[in-house]
Amino acid sequence: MAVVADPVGSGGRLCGLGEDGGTVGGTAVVADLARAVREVEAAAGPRWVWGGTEEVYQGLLDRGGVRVGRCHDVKLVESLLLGQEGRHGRPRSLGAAWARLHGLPEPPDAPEAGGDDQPVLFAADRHHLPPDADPLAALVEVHAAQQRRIGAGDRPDRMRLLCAAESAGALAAVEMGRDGLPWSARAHDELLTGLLGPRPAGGARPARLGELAQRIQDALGRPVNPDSPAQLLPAFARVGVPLASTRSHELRKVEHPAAGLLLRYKELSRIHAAHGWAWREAWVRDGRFRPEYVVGGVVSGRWATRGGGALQIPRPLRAAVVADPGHLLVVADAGQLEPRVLAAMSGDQGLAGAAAGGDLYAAVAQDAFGGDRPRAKIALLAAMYGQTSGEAGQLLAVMRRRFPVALALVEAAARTGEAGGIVRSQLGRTSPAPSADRFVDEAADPADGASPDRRAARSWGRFTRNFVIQASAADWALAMLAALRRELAAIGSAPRLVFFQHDEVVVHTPADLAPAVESAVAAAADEARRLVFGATPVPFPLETHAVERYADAK
DNA sequence: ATTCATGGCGCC
DNA sequence: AAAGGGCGCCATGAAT
Repeated sequence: MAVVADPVGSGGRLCGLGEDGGTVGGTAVVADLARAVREVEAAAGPRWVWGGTEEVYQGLLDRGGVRVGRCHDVKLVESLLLGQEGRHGRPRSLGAAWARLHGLPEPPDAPEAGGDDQPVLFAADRHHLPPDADPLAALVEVHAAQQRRIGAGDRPDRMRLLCAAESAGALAAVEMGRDGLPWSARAHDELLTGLLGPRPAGGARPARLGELAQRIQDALGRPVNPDSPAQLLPAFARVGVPLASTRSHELRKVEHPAAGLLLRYKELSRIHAAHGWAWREAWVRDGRFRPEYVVGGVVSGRWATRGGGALQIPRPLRAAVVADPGHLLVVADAGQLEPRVLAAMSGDQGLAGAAAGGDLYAAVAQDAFGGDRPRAKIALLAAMYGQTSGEAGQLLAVMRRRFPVALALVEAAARTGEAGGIVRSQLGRTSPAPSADRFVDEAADPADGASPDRRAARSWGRFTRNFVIQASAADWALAMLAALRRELAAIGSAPRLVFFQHDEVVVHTPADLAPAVESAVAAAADEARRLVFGATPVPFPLETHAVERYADAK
């Protein structure tokens, strides 16, 4: 069912779509679009086709519309298809897709900065379609073309699944952004006060930070701003501590008393700056933290957020995430997701065997590293990230010997990237092409391993090496989220997804429904494994904890 | 006064 | 010889 909202007012138009994307029946013009969608959703539960979930679904919910089960987000699908076709970076709005179909100039996605407000808003409502185009006709046309393009790819079944999962994610993102993460101002206050001292008036520096700054100055024997690396480096040098940088990793190796104080200062000042009282006033309303999720905000398919640092909430602060009375948070975390993805994708028998038990790192350690789990973890991370420095290089050699098929997968991806090629995730999300200037000199003297060109090529190789893993993990996570969203809706309207962070979800639910939610989580994890990786023997467990505070889940 | 690059650190 | 992937956000300090 294709749907467009009128640019102003509450009306819109709908029309049915057949299997081939052609229209079925006539166009319905309605004055209350939210109501029409509610009725059709209840009667038929169709896949809603629209130009952009962020705009249309948001508007429907604003006007009292129902939550819908499925959609096809033309903008997100366009982005996936542009990648499939090696045309990354082209504008992806409905209007741009329509213009491409007609050989017309493509409107850019981002409106010109500094332009008049009125045309920009109008353009957004119409998804950048020209004034004389019929939005519903354009939508139907672009959707049909997208269906054909999906079918024209190497693995239409997987791309179809990816498009469905991406679109379902967009529904979940809008819903989560509206529901928000339960955030207790009181618990947050207690935490901050315990760490930083009482809240200072007028945004001044908290007492504890002032004290630490003073003690750092005393230890270094001169006035210095602890927030300024440029001042700290010479100050440390003057007391006989030459530092390459003021990073924590560097400071931890240092004996001088100022180093420990500075480490503590950095830790606390970050909490204060990034998630302190000012943050709460900006981002928490009515007991909910409402970040704005950006689906497809990362090329790998991970989400980003706009504002509030939602995906970087420091672990200690998760004690402020408290379920409502009579409710629980079901926290579900996919442990060791990326190495499991590598095992499943590559089909490496040894690694799959290691993944079969509960602790993949421990099993790899048993197989290849004399039971040394930390080294096994470093070795796996090195394989997936391309680290070669330090002991990682030697561990990698062991990995290559013991898990040749898995290593061949990531190393092939790295070689493709170094040569300027593109790689794909399990479901067919495509890595961007390197910028043109990055590979100007392909034939650069290969003997000159340290040339800027070679360095850039190797860096891009690390990116594509990681892309196949990270993006496939995102494939799984998205499929899981889509399945979970559907399972939760079947339980009822009370359990709500309230947080999603790469490989972890949080559901806020009445306490008596927590067991049902945990079952839904397990079912979703297994469905995602089956859909994304088929018959793999590699399990993808989603560990759940039903807790009152997010911090209690670990 | 505002913008931009950099260093740094939080999360995965 | 090679020096770990992806993000968002903050403060600083220089440039505009």
